[in-house]
Amino acid sequence: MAEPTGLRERNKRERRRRLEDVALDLFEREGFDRTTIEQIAAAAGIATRTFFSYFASKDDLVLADYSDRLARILDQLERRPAAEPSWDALRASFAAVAADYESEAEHIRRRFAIMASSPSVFARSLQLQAGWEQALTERLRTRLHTGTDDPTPRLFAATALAVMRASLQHWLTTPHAPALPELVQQGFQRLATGLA
Amino acid sequence: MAEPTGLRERNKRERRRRLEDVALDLFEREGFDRTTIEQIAAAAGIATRTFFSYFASKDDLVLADYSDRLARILDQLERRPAAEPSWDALRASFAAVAADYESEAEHIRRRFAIMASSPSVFARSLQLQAGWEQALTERLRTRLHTGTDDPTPRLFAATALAVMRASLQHWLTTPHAPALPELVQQGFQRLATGLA
DNA sequence: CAGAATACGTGCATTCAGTGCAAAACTGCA
DNA sequence: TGCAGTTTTGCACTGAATGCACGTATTCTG
Repeated sequence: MAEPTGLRERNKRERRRRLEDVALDLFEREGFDRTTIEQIAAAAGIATRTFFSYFASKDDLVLADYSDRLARILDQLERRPAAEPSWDALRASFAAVAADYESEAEHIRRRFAIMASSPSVFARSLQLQAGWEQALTERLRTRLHTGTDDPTPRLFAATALAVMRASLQHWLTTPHAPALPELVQQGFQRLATGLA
Repeated sequence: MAEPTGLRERNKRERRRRLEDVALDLFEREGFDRTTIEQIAAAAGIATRTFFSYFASKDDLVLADYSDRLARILDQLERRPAAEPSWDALRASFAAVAADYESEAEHIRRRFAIMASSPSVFARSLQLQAGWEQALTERLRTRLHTGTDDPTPRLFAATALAVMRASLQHWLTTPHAPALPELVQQGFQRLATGLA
């Protein structure tokens, strides 16, 4: 559990990474739609069929590390004091995660470019985010000690993610944009104080 | 332009509607995934190939009337006084649209059930909503007289849609939930005043 | 109302994603 | 070295979606 252990694990990890590298390269050169899984597999030196034991779909390959992000958000939220107002806790958590994004800017930009050019990948990313919303909602529900009849947890989760998404979009598409954590903070602030 | 005119148009409309009816029925009875386009076409009395001249995909069939909703939102927004604060205008617009939803409850519930059971339809709906977000953002930008360097329009558009989505979700999944327009109003209010 | 122009439905072939299954290859360990 | 468990791989198959060409129904023009 601590060390990567055997050669088997190591190989698997390596292949997975290579698949990702090779595929991203092909996507950028040929376009996502014009790249077939057969080509990717061939370029990575594995059988076509094997591709699917590493990634469930072509879309998922692009978004391979997406699930980590949810974990980071929940993790940050866990560290906030229980007495802190939820909205403040969310703001702090998302700002912290935004800092992560900032430090991986190149990685993010690469995927974002593919997403922007490929509707199915984009749709898939939204779907994953909806999963985050659900998880966040549940977490907030326990935090607020409310039942499913209280709309607040979902409202907060949905809104917080909307702020994050809007900030990210702005940050990625606007030249000379402020740093992402700042955008996120401002976004949360904006909603919490005055709306014009 | 005023009247439906020719027989051609009439037939097309009728076929489209029949496809929708027949398909929804099949989806509910057999499940979305287990229903093939071939079956739908056969049940509607057309050739398989012809299906695709009516709907671009199986997903789109379920969400056929989705684009109207964006039009309604923008339309409502258009009617708000230009001097009104944007957030208030959004709240009023979405509340009005929520009333539409309320009156079509059965229609909505039917599609929602399919969405909930079929990831691809759900993903598609999110994708369409992202399109709304873009349109709303642009509309708000002109309303606020700002350029693309101001994150506000996108922030407001994304947040407003999040409130709408969260309210809808709550309304559809919670027994004895308040009316949708009320939920929406409260959601907007909640964000504009105090966040706990 | 006849015949030309056009739009629409349809069949066919094809590409490609994704899945199930069973055999073969490989790894880790005794 | 040989055994047990896992992974890779090939093969066959389903089903969505697209391109193309042909025939038929509709609309327009005179």
